[in-house]
Amino acid sequence: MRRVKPSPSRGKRAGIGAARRRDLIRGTIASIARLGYHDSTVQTICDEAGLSRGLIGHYFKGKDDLLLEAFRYLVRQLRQEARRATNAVGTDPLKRLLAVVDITFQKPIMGRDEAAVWLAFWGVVYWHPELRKVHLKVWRAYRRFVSDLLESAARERGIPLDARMAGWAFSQLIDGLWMGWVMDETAYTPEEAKNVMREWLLNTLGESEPRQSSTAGR
Amino acid sequence: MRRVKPSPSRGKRAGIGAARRRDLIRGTIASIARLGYHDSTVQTICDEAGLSRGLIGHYFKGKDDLLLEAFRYLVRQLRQEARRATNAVGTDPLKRLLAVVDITFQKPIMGRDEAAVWLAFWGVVYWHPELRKVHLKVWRAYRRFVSDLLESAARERGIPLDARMAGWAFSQLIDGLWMGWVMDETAYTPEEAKNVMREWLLNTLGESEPRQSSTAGR
Amino acid sequence: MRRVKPSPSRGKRAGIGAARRRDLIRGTIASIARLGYHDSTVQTICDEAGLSRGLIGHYFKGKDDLLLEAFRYLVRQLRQEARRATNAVGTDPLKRLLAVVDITFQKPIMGRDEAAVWLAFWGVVYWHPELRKVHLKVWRAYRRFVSDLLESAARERGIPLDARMAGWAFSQLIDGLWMGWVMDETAYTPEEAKNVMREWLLNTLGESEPRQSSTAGR
Amino acid sequence: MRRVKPSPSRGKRAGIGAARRRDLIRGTIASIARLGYHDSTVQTICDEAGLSRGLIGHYFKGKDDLLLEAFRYLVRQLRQEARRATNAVGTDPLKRLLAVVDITFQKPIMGRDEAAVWLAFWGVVYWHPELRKVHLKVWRAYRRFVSDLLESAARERGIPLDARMAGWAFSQLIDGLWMGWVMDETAYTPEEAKNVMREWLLNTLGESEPRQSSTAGR
DNA sequence: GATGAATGAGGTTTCATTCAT
DNA sequence: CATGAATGAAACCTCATTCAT
Repeated sequence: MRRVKPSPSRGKRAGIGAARRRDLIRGTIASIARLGYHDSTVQTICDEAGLSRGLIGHYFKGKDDLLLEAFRYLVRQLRQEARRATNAVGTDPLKRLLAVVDITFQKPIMGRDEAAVWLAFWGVVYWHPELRKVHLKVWRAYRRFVSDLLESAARERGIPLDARMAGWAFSQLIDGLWMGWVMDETAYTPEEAKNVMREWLLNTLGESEPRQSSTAGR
Repeated sequence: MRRVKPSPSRGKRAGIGAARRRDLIRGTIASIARLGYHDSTVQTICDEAGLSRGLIGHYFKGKDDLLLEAFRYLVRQLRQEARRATNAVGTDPLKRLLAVVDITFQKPIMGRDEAAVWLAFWGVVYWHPELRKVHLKVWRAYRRFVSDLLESAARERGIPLDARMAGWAFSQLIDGLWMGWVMDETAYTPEEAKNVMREWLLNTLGESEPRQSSTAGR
Repeated sequence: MRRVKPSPSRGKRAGIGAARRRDLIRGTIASIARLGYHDSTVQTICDEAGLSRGLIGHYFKGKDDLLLEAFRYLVRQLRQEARRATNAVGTDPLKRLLAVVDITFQKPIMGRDEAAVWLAFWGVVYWHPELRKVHLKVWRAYRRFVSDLLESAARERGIPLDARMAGWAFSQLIDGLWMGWVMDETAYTPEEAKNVMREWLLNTLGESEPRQSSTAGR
Repeated sequence: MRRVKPSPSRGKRAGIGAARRRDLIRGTIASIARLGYHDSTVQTICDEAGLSRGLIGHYFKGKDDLLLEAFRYLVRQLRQEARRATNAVGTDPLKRLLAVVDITFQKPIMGRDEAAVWLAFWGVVYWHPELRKVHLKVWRAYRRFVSDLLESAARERGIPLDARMAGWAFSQLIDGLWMGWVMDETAYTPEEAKNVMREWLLNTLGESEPRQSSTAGR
């Protein structure tokens, strides 16, 4: 059955093409999750995707291009997830920050395997200009987003706050907790990591009284 | 001129072995710093070390063994550095924690290149049982060390503190800040990262009044 | 023009694999024939096969596997040749033994080059468990086959014969003559070797009168 | 203590040199016995000899030269052994032939390991001009020696005999039996091999009556 | 004379890519 | 479009040889 969209045949083609591209990208992520960045080959990627080895050349410029696209895919997914979660809780800055915390320590971001894939890419970013560019763009936006929310929340409460500094603390604490858990899942649970973040947030925003763990205030 | 030492030639010989091993290990780190984990080959490593390709087999089981030993070398160096810095400031827990902060954001740990090498290894640890073992051992000891100091500091001040939780926060905040800086040195300076840590420490230990940056308390 | 066969392409494909395996096996034998076991490299083998170096990995586990398969190929070929030749002369034991003699000292078994390849493998068998296993299996069957024929022939003629001992003599005399000729083709001709065998057979089976060479009986 | 021979210092040197050369040659044979021709390296050879790796260059042109000398050593040893054994039994041709049989299937020729070394060399002879030259020289002399004895023995007994043919049969039967035992020591014992040879000799020289096994004559 | 550290050529193998089918 | 056969570059490693000590 033909689609009603313009350029139907091309649309169909593009659709198949997009599907294959997505299969390969997901295969890439699955392969890295299983074997690591270093030991993922075109073969292991195509195996995971259930496709033949030669197909990669039809949809990507080569392996490097595919890896880059896979990273872009992860980034896009993360951003969508974050946007959806923050939008769902309304406009209150604190609630939005807590939503960020929640999705960070929840699947699918916090599926151990997929999380490890992020770490694998981070181990390469420093030397890989294209990956680096993608990473920097997203992470800078992310820190600005967090800073803005923290500033709003502080202003609402009449609390003086160095938003830049607080933004660094929030973003790097959350990244650090996330990374620490990926590298040693026995150190603390995702739930405990969330509590650390909530604690920090409430503490920073002067709502330290109703603490929820034993870390009593003052 | 004869040496007086017993069996000088043997002593010299034995020293050569250790020296070459160290040369190769440093070559490995230099190569990873320059090219990354993925693109470091036996050739690039030996080039950095100024030695010939075949020599690797004399001192290590192979490339994998060399990489593992290089990681062990980094870990050993870090531990020594940390020990020296903390011992230098005496026994006061807070001072020791501040010393940890200081050395973390200072050379040589925070030489951009060497720091990136750490990140490169972390991108592999998840899939590499031997590296993983080394990493886990050190990082668990590190978190325990931090927890103990925080607990002592809190007890001294009569502050109730969940030392486990606070330990996670401290260790992962410092790691997160460190990592964030490696991946984007324009986001904040090492000095600013130090301030974030100091802020967190003073805040957590109830000494928030004499804040040193603009982040005024309450 | 379409083929009528089911899934022609698959049939073709499957055939290609077997053909390339055979090419590589023949290349191996040709390379050993030309350069010896020691100096046959993946390069020389693939050169002989007219294929590129990397192809070996598609069809065999590696060089060792290819060498083993090449030996198996030789063994299989020898057995087929022997079976065909012995079956062609009917069931008379003596005729069958003479047929074995004939094919042993005839092409293709006795092509100087291919024969040398056998010797090359024999120089390795002692230390190579897998080659050894193949060799032992075939040679034990061969000696039993010869013993059985000798026993039958002796029984038909009413001659008492230690078939085991006679089997050893026959098999090792034929092997020894064959090997001696490979190592020095000027010592005697294949035809002369055949005569030695025929002489031994007739002598052993009591038909020494009508001797065909000058080695007169008694 | 100095030797009385002329050129004492040179003699001493030469003596040490000769000893080292012999050590290396024996190490070569031991290494081939243990690992085979293919897997014997300068390292394994010097390990067996209990000497350092670099020493090989002092006494031989290189590894190839050492291998050649090791083969010459084996050949020389075999010849000495054979000469001694045949001379010990006097001048009777049959006795001398029986002596050859005896020493062939006895240590040290028939030590399984040393025997395998012979086979290893034979696996190379075809492609190695220098080894080949040595081999041909010895084996041709050996066949002539056997032929001459067989001819004498036959003449003494008044038996017409094609000595060339008989020589081939004798030499190749003995080689074949010897090789067969090296490659499969379970097929028959050295003693049984000797019996096969004795049987052949007595049979060929018309003294078949007093047969010692069940292989009745005629 | 003896050692073993160092070299670099060359072997096997893996792998991204191309291309005929 | 899809396949996987084929290629050849490049990686790791081994090893014979050289040479300073």
